[in-house]
Amino acid sequence: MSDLVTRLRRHNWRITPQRRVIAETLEGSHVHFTADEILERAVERMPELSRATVYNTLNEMVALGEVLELTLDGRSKRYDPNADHEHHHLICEGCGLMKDVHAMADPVDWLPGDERHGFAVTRASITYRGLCPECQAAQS
Amino acid sequence: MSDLVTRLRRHNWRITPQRRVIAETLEGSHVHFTADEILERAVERMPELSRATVYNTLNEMVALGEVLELTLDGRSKRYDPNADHEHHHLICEGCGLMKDVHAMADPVDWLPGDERHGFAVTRASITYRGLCPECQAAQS
DNA sequence: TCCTTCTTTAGACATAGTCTAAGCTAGGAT
DNA sequence: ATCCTAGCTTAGACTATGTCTAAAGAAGGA
Repeated sequence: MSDLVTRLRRHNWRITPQRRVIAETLEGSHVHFTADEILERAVERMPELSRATVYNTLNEMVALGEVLELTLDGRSKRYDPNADHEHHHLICEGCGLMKDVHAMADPVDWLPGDERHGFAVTRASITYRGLCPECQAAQS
Repeated sequence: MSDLVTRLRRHNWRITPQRRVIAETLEGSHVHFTADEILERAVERMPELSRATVYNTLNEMVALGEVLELTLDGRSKRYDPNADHEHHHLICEGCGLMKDVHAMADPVDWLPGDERHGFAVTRASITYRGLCPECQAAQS
C-alpha cells in the first residue's frame, strides 16, 4: 500500500477507488505533475474518472496537509506528495526540469527579527534556478 | 523621472506614453500588483489603454530583466519592479499580505554540491510564510 | 430496507493570459 | 513635406487552468 494512502487514511478520510488511483498516480512518479497530467495518467487506469474529482481530491489532500501545492511557473499548480519531508526545489530555466533538493540549513533562521514585520513565521521554501546539464551543453 | 523608466531606456526600448504609465504605476506602489490590478490603475490615467498592451509590456520588462515576475499564490502573476535589489518575500497565509524581506545569508551558498545535480545554479529566492499581526490577533 | 451523508460526474462557468489582424505612430529617407 | 517601414497599440477571439452546480451514485447506520 502506498505511503500516501496510509497517511490519508489516518485523517478518517474515505479511500474511494478514485482517490486511491489519484494518490497512487501522484506518488508513483518522481516528477511533480499538474492536475491535468495526473488526470491523463489516472484515466489510463480508470477511464470514467472525471476532471472535477481529480481537482477536488488534490485540493482535499492539500487541505489535509499531506500533499504540497507548488506554484513555481505561474502556469499551473503542481502537486508534491512528499509533504512530510522538508525540501526545496531546483528548476532549470531552459527546459523546466525540476528536482527536489535539501539545503544545509533552515532558511527561517536567516530572517532577522527586524525583518519579520511582526509576523509569526512558520516555514520557508527556497526556489533555486539555473541550467541543467543538458541545457548548459545546448547553450555552448 | 522614475528609476524604472531610466533603466528601461538603457535597453534602447522605446518609451511610449502607454509604457510610461505602466512603468510608473508598477513602481509607484509598494505592493506587488497583478497585471489586471496594474491595468485597473493605469486606466485611470489613460482610459484608452488596452489589456493586451499591459500584458505585452509587463512581459517585455520581465524579458529585459528589469522587473521580476512572482508566482507565489498560483492564481495570478505579480510584478516586482525591484529587480536590481536582491530580496525575498514574506507572505501571510491568512490574508495574503506580502512584504519584501532581506535574509542574512545567500541561499545559493547553502546548497551542497552533491545536491546540485550538475546544474549551474544562478539564483535562489526564499518564500517565507506565516501569519501577520492582524491575522494572529484575529485567530486568538 | 430505508435514510442520510458523502462522493462522483458532466458540463457550465470563471479567471488569467495569449494571439491575431487591423489600424496607428514615429522616425528616417528622399 | 511625403512616403516608407518598423514597431506599437487595440479589440476581441481564443486557450488554458481551475471552480461551481445540480443531479445521480455509493456506502454505512438505524
